[in-house]
Amino acid sequence: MQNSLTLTNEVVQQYLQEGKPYVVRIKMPENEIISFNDMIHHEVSFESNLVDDKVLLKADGMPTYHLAVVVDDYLMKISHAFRGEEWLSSAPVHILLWKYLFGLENMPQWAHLPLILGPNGKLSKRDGAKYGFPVYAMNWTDPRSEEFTEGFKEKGFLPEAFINLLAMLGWNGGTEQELFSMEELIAQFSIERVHKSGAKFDYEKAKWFNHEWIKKSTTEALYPLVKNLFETKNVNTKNEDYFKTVIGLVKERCTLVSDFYEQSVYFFEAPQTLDVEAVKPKWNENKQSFFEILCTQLTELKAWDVIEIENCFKNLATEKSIKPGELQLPMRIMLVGGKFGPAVFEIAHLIGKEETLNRIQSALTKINN
RNA sequence: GCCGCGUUGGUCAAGAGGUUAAGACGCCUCCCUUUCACGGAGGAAUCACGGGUUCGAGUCCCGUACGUGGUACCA
Repeated sequence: MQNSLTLTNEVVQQYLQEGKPYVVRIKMPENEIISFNDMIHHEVSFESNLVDDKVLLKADGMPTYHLAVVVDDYLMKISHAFRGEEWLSSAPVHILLWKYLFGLENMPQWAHLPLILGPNGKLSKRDGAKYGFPVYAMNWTDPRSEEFTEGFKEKGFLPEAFINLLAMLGWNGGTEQELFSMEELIAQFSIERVHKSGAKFDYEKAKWFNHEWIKKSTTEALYPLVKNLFETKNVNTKNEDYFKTVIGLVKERCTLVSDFYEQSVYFFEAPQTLDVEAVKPKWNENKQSFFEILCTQLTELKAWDVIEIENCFKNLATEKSIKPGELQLPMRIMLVGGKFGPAVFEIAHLIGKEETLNRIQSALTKINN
């Protein structure tokens, strides 16, 4: 190896004058134990003989990270340095740099945080797309590979949920509480309870956090997000009050913000497709006639409210000797398109008399085809 | 390979020598609901392995295995 340690002083001076490119390294001491106190790992030690003489200044004169952090932290009077555990191995280099340059007494407190792991080991940002879940907070296109990765935000995660799920990966308050707001985290966080080992990321649990936060969120807070979602889908969302009522009605069924679309489009537009297969097998003339009569009776209904609609429906069912339950599913398919959503009569009430009648009639023709 | 760090159900985890080893996610069963979801009740599943120390070990020590990070004139 050729360096100033193996070359004679004369040769070194000569090379310097010739302008030969060179780097500056840190010279590790021999037979020393470099140990320090990490806030998370506590006492950590390394044998100096096994640590490399890292490059501090590159041949082009630029400092490497090792030199840069130490100088930077000193200049910024950093008291606590938090970084990922991947830096633990190079900590002895930084410790020595502090000792040589600015004094150990000025060195910040170290905390090496546990890593977040993917399903098969370390979570690699480069592999973002293949996991089937986001790895970036927001949409990201790699400038080199031009590979696009959808972010948590765009996927439909609430910022509150994202912060919450991240906080619970590597830290635990020691209580049964799992749902924390930023304020609660700030109040309850303690470095002593940060874990030492990395945690595997579980997308199912991440979605659970989001679901919980959607349920916790007020309609008021959800409104701008959902409104934005519907705007991108070009759906006319009618008036604000109506929209908010809908949000309140379906939010407990939404895991991701994007779920609001399919969970509530039918409040604004008639369903494109109907799950007629759910109805056809048990369809008969009696039911056909029930819905035909229902239409005329609903047309004559004085007040269009939930109770009135329900009474009308049930009375006619009794008259026809059909169990109301057997008719509710078809009714739901007609109004919603599928087997989901809030109470049927609530839906009928909200979308209005005219729309309800239209949907029943158009569904009737589809079922008979 | 070498060095560091770590190891409680599938996953996140509580636990700081003596517990029937919390809780959550997911899964399954049931109740509620003649939809889906919410909610409620219950179930299956665990201390990596081997040695010590101790009256007693998930908890302390050693070894092995495994995982993870580092081992770049990247950060």
